[in-house]
Amino acid sequence: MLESRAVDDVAEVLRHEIARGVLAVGERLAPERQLALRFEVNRGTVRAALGRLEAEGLLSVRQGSGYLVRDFRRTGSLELLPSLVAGRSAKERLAIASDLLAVRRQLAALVLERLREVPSAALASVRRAIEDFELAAQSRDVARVAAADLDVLAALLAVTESPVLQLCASPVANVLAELPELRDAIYAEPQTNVMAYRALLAALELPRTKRPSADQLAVILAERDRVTLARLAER
Amino acid sequence: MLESRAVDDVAEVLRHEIARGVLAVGERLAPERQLALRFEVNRGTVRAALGRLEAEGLLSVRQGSGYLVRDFRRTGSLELLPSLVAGRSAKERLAIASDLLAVRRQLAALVLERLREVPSAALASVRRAIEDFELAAQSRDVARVAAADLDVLAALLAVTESPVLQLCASPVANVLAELPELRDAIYAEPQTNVMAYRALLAALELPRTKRPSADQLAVILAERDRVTLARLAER
DNA sequence: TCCCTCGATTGGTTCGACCAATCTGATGGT
DNA sequence: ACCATCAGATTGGTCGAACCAATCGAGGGA
Repeated sequence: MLESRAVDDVAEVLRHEIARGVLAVGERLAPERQLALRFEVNRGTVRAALGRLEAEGLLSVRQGSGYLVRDFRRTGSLELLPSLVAGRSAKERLAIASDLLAVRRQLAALVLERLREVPSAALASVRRAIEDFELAAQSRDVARVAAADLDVLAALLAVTESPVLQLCASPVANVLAELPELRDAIYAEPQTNVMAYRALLAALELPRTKRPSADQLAVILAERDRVTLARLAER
Repeated sequence: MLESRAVDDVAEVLRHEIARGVLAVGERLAPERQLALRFEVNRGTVRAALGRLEAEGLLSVRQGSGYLVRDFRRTGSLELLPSLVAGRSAKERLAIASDLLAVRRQLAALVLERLREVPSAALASVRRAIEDFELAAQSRDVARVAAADLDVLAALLAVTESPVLQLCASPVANVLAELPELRDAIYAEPQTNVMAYRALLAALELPRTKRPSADQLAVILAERDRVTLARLAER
């Protein structure tokens, strides 16, 4: 199986402690040599883990002084949402899922704005990705469906040619796949997603002047998320 | 001065090469030992740099096989936008700035939606942050103004109590401060920002039933960004 | 032709040492 | 009593070498 590396284990534990507040903001971390004893790994391994957390914005470090816990709400990114979700109440997890889908819709609105201006021919790659998604949707393998959905998003984002939209949307999409509860709710009935994509594609392949407004397109995605949240709430 | 660490230098060079496409997606990186020779540092230092890039989603690694360049458009995040901006044409940089501000507005819309439902008393911390921002705005020190603006955002996000909004909005705000060109354009006339914040705060401190709609509030931010982009375009 | 095996390659971890920045507390002067 | 200063301890940063573990690939055998 996927034997995780020692460095990942150490980083995971510390990340979790920061996310849960066991290590308060501004607090000093134990020295590297001490952490090495605690986790029973070499100091170099501890350093690798701490380096990752620093890159994630969870720690700051000064030579001779030590590591300080930063305020992840100001310097963190979505990557650590999974650690943040662990141990929260069902109600809180539902609120998080709702917010996450809302953010996705807001970003999708920008993407759709741009796609409305693109010649239909440029959507060939999107059509292919959606057709692959339809195939995957029949497999009932949630992981495979989720992967195919990421491919659809990548195709859509590629057409926008906007690095900003790509770099903003990708983390949102990727974190969805790392929240099993939410991911299962999204793909519990993949046909819902297939229908939404078909509707979007049909609208965007119309002649440019006849395409629905961005608001009208957004309705399709809003309905999809509404279904997902209802499914999530009734558990 | 700020003597950067060797590990940061190595990571920066490799990050830049990936962002610029010198290292193509799917390509294998040179082995660690070889990179150590190239950069004239220890292999452990190279490993630390590669570990950061892996955490940033730029590389994948398999023991015995090596490092592969991932598609940062799918697995990266906003952190690497600065590397992506370097070397682009003025026109492209303007499009990036425009997109970035558009994303910020979309996220701000969600934040304002929630703030409209919050009792005025909860906005005391926001008022304090805005007053500090007004003081900083008089200093004409762009870095200080930008820092105070981040404090305002943090206060706004804290009121929402939404970890998702916090983790989504922070990277956007932080990357703005790392793009000098855009940052200078935003704060060239700080009074513009002060006026916008005052208007927002006044609107949100009204009795809940008398507050303007989220759309009306969004207009204030849109106007602010319009000014910024005009300033950026005329250079 | 296919498959297996074994050596070479490459990342993962450990150990030990030393350098550099910082912190702390004792010292000594005012 | 207060404070500046300095030396030693603490702590992160880098280095070098060694060995383990997963993978790859060329050569040989069925």
